[in-house]
Parts: sequence; C-alpha cells; structure tokens
Amino acid sequence: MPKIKTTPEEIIKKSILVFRTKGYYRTSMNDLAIATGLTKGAFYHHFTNKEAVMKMSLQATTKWFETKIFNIAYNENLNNKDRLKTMANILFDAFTKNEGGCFFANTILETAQVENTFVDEINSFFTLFENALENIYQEKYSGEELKDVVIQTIATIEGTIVLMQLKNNSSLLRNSLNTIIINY
Amino acid sequence: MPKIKTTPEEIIKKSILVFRTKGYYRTSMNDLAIATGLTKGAFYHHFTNKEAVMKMSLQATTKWFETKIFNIAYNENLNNKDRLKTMANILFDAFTKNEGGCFFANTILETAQVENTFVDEINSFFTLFENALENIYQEKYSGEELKDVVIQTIATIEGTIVLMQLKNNSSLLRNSLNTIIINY
DNA sequence: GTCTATACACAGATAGAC
DNA sequence: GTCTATCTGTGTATAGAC
Repeated sequence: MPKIKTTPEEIIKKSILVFRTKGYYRTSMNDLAIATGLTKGAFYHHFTNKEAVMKMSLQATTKWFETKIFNIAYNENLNNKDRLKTMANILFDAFTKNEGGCFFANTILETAQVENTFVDEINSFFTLFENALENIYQEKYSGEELKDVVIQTIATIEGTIVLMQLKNNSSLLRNSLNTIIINY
Repeated sequence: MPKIKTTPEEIIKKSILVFRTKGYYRTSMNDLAIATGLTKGAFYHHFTNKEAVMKMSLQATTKWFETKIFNIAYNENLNNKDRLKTMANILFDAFTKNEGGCFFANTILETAQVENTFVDEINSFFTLFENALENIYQEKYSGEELKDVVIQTIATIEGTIVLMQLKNNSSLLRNSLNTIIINY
C-alpha cells in the first residue's frame, strides 16, 4: 500500500478556507501551497491551474450546502415551518463559524463583471437554494409571487451577510433569519 | 489662464467606473491611466498611490449618494412614504444604469477579510444610508425594532444587487424596492 | 503636467532532479 | 509525489527628460 500524503479532497478543503477569506484574485498559488503544506511545484502536480482549484472549491461547497442544508427542505418528517427553522439554524452556523461570508456572493461580486468563468458553479448553488425555498413556500404562494418571495428571502440573507462582514456582528444574521421564520 | 487638461475630479470620476466594474485588486494603475487618458507616470503626478485613488473614489461616491438620494429623507415638502418612493426610484437608476452593482458592498467583500484600509469610507456610506431610512421609519417603529427594520431593508437591497449581477435581470431590484414601499 | 524608461517584487506556471 | 530553480508576464511605483 503506497503512502498517500495528500488527497485532492484535502487540498480542496484547505483551499476553500483561503479563497473564502482572501477572494479569488487576491489568493495566490503560493498561498494555496502554504495552506496545504505543499510547495507550488507539488501543488501543480495535483491541479492544472488556479481556475481549476477554484471551480472544484465552489463545487465542493455547493455539495456541502446541498447535503447539509438544502435537502432539509424535502425532509418528510418535518412540516414546512420546521424545515425552515432547521435550515436557518444550520445556515447561521455555516455563515458565522467560518470567516469570509458567503463564498458564492463574494465570487459573484469579484468576477461577474470581469469574466464569466465561474457563473455555472455559482448559478448551480443559487438554483439549489431557490428550489429548496420554493418547495417550502409553495404551501403559501404560487407563480410569480412564489418566485419573488424566494428571491427576496435569499437576497435578505445574502445582504445581511455582506453587512455582517462590515460590522462584525453576527446578531444581524440571527435577526434576519428570525424575521424570515416569523413572517412564514 | 493656464490650460488645465486634467483635474483630480475628472480622474476620480473615471476611476470610479473602473473600480466599480473590475474591483479594487483587479484594477491596475495602468487600467486607471488608460481610462483617464493619461500615462502611468502622469497619473502618479496627481495621486500618491492606488489606495489614495480608491479612498477618494469611495468618498466621492458617498457624497453623490448623500446629495442625490439620502437627503430626500429629510425633504420637508414630502411625506415619509413619498420620500421612500422618490429615494427608491433614484436608487434603482443608480444601480442599474451603471454596471458593477454597489461599489461599497463590492469593496466590503473584496477587502474586509484582508485589510481594513477602506472600512471608514464604507462605514461612512452605510451610516448615512441607515440614518436616512431611520428618519423615515421612525414614524412607524422605534428603538431596537427601528434599527432592525432599517438594517433588513438595506440588506434586502444590497442582496438583491448581488443576485442582479448574477442573473443580469434588473426587475429583481424593481420588485424588491416595490415590496419595501408596499410594506411601508 | 506629461511622457518614456526602468527598478523591483511577485504573480502563474513549468522543467527537471530526487 | 515532492522538491528547487527558473521562465515569463505584469503589478506598483519611481526617475528623469521634455
């Protein structure tokens, strides 16, 4: 059995932390190498370029949100309000325990006007988010109104995360999520 | 009368457009030089470094919002609902006519975790925004509830602007602003 | 006040030894 | 699979002629 020191999964896991806090352009391959305990040369043995690392980082994060949060929206053992409450609690932890806010919102603002390299990965995340909330809110709304309520719910969460980074105050997100639950 | 070819105001005006669309780190001094029709050497004659250009760009934008939008919240000739409507209309134009979303939200996400160089300038903008909305909403709310409503209103607007950049659909912002007005 | 030329650091990426 | 050394481009910023 050969001794495997670094797996792609481990590299991506550590790269996500760097990308989320420093952003895509500001993160250098040297930063990623240091964070993973490799040299630049060794790092390039695993990934062809920085763009590929970023894409896999976004995809892995989407996967995490899907299994840990979005899937709760389809949990047969909970009613819609409890689904929303459970999702809100895990969302709160996800966006306050680690620094850097929302990886996807950050990447939109950083790259959307310059290149569309990561648009698919980001859209994938928000589509899953929207579908999950639509499944919950369809009990109360339908058609265009349903779409609007869902988009505005996501917008409020994302906007609060932006302000949270400026004010360093996690109670902002707690309040926003509570308001969303109360208004349901 | 000496012939003045470039004023600091003109340079800042053109620099704002570049910073807003490309972001701070992605914008090079060469980009700014090209946008203003100067060479790098000439550009450095007017500003000490990139950071100084950015700070003045943020300050000039704040000033614009203050005089064109936030001051409406104190207009004696309008009632609070009409103040809100008027502000919403100009806000919509401001965030849809030019590309790049909200200059301040962009800068938070890009720099907040890396350096706190622009925190004062960004806070200045959001404080004026909050004060304006508090002056309007104090008719209906007070104390902590007033603060919460204002923050969540700003968060919804900022979050919508984030999503708008991903989906390239300005009706998202129109809908969010309409909802804010209806709910008042 | 504007230009060209250039110094210097660091970025992304590759070559080749071990 | 990991390392050191290196190539090449570009970034910020400065020097000095015009």
